Amino acid sequence: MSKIARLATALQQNGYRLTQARQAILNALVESGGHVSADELVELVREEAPSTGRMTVYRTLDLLHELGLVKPVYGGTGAAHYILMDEGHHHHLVCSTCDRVFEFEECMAQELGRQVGNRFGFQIEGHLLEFYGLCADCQPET
Amino acid sequence: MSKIARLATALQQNGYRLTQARQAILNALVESGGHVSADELVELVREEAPSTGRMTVYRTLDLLHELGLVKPVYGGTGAAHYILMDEGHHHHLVCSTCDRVFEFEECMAQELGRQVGNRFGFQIEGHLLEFYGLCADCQPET
DNA sequence: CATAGAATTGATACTAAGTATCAGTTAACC
DNA sequence: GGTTAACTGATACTTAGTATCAATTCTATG
Repeated sequence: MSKIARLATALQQNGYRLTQARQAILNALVESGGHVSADELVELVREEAPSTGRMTVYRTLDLLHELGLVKPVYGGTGAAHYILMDEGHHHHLVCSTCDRVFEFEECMAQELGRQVGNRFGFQIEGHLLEFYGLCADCQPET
Repeated sequence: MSKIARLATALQQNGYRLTQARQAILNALVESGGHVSADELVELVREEAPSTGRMTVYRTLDLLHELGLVKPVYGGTGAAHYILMDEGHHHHLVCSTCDRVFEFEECMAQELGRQVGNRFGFQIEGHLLEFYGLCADCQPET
């Protein structure tokens, strides 16, 4: 099942309609790779469905956030960026200098999540792990 | 050395002055526990130093962010919240329903950081690990 | 101690991200 | 096809964050 389909069914299974506007938003979101601000996403969506309103995009992102499928992260550059959490977790390397974001897959947080979850009586659904530092291009010459 | 002192010396060692305004901001930030929005922090600072301007607080937070001592996180509730990263890392449990934030200390991300850092040629300075889910109070009754 | 120079401050004004509202539209169910 | 409830998008608005600049404070130096 594609990412788009997974998001779509998640919406429907939670009692939300899969309208054309929402379909277009999901497409644009997944195509973009999932590192866009809300207003950037509006532009992308309008390439496919020009009449789409700004509010609809904001509302859909809210919906996806409520369902834990998307997560807004604030990079310090004005608008929040939304990242896809369709697998429940996400991992970043963020360069403090140039603000570029690299993704990686490995993760050993599941086990820690279980432990900490138990201690706090917390039912864990997903996580975000971000490392900050200097990317290869931004390190001082040696 | 206290948290406040550590932040203060970090500023000075990077060539910034430790002015009264900045001192008051550091105090308020640490006292607050480090989970405040910029404008909330302005209010707190003004209890101690009433003439402090909004811009000064924003600028100081920017400075601390540049030095990697503070990190803005976007919770979806309007303003970014600034968290203290004075140890280089920070760990949260965030409830998706009531938005409360719990902290914990354990962390096994250092080792993973080393591995991933090597692979990307990335020089890692700190990290943030956030788990999302339902806190004890917000789980459906069993 | 006086002064020059640079960093810092805060008032004001501004831009842009995000929210509220509401009449009109669309989808689902019969 | 018709009814109802969910959804949409235009508009107006609030609030977070930024830019600017004259006034102030700090530091260093003679």
